Amino acid sequence: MNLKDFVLEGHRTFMPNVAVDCAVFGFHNNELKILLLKWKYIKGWSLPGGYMKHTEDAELAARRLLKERTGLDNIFLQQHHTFSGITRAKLSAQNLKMFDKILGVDVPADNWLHARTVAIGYYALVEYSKVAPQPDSFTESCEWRNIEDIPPLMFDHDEMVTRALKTLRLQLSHQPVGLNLLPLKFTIGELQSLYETLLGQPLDRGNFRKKMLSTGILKKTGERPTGKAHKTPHLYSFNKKAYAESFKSGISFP
Amino acid sequence: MNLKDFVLEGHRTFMPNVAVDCAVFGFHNNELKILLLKWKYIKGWSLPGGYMKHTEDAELAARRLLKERTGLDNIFLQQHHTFSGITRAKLSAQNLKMFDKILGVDVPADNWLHARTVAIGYYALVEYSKVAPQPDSFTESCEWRNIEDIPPLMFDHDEMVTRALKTLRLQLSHQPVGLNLLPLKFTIGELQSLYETLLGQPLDRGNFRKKMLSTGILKKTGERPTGKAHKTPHLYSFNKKAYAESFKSGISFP
DNA sequence: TTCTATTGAGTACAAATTACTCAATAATAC
DNA sequence: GTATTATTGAGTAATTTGTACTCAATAGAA
Repeated sequence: MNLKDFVLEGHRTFMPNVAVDCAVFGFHNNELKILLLKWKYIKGWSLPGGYMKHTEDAELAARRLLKERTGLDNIFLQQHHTFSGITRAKLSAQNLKMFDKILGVDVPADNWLHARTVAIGYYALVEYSKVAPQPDSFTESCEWRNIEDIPPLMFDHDEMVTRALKTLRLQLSHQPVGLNLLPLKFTIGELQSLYETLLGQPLDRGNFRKKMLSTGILKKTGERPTGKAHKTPHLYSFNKKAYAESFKSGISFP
Repeated sequence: MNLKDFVLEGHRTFMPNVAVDCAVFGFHNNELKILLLKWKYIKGWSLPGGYMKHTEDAELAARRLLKERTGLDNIFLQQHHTFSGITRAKLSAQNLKMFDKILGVDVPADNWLHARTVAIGYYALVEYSKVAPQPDSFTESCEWRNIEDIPPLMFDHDEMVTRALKTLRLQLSHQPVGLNLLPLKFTIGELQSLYETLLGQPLDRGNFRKKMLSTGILKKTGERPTGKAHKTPHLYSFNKKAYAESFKSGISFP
């Protein structure tokens, strides 16, 4: 669907008023990353997102959007908050002027994109190395940014990131995290580093190790990474069955 | 606004596609209660809810709706989940037929109420005795029901109740609960009973008492209830400042 | 005045958390 | 080839928290 069709005929495919926005988190080089889009004409940054199709619920829409942006299926997704501030409407109007220029036709005042939009916020956890960031026709780039180094975002997306992180940290305290963010094989040190990054505080090495091993969600692979200096740690993977059980029944951390 | 105006002209005031539904919880006679509406013509039960005005965000809409239904301002409100299942549309269509009959005019196919609706779910905690349940023009009654004795609800409202309770229980594990559900003065036994009801499990009396007093959120009033059999317990109230701090910083329970 | 259900307080034990130590190890430097 | 060194894997003592109780004090009821 090209831009003109989207603006003028999009209401046949998409539901007006309701959009989905995703905070996609990855973990690389011991740093938490987030996937951001840079828009073509207005030059702003935003989270990946879009309208829901008439045939989709919000989660399915999020999965479609994320498949397009990352190439991945079966992403870990969690709804965190729905944003409905009345100022969201004004931002839409601003964008519409832009469409007028680009399309070279007047967009009618009752166009579906003029409507105020409520955004259902999701966060996604993905394995950094498996993502192939793909911009769409509206955006000039789609890239990972360090969570500590995010440019000012459009709309209320700064608040979305804050809330997504807050919900993720809450999840961390009563459910395991890591299966979706780490590669298949990883060291306990890497897992600890992930937890430290998400919590924003250092953790005791010995105690973290003890705690994690006691949950039974880790499985020793027998392998060790090569080429690293000093003693190399064991590589672990998640015991998916035990992980799923812990996820369901809940574990407290710390 | 009467029914005819609402159906035919409501789109001028209300946003289509997006509604707000509230699970209102109260506590009375050591039982958890929920506020339900019984509809006039279709005879079904539902949670109180409604459409957002163009001038409102979701929380403001929820506060307006709850003010109308309970008479209360400044209710404790928490967003828990947004429901966007595609089957929600069909249910709306069903209702529209009903409007045709009642109004005696054909509701046009492009009427705003025909649109599929996404519902933003909130839960509210209120002091049972302060609520004066009020039906509106669509409903024949608005009443408290025991949480263990809920009739089948319309739409996906059963799932809404389940999710609201789940979120409330999660809140209980890391934030204090009670200020919004109990009267100004209460005994530690009543507070324990509230916790037991919400968690669905018995708690040790001595340990609960110790834990609660150690948080510093309780303040002894010096009074005791009269007219009860046997030794009467002390009446406590919440130290609102300490409560607010615990709410913000979080406390783990148990 | 005695009886009894309930409260407020305390205590012994178990479990979890915290703050450490230390030997084993594997790559690096010499 | 051997010594050096940063890091891992494992363990332990001290402390805190949680669990399962007991028991005297109390105030209305018998």
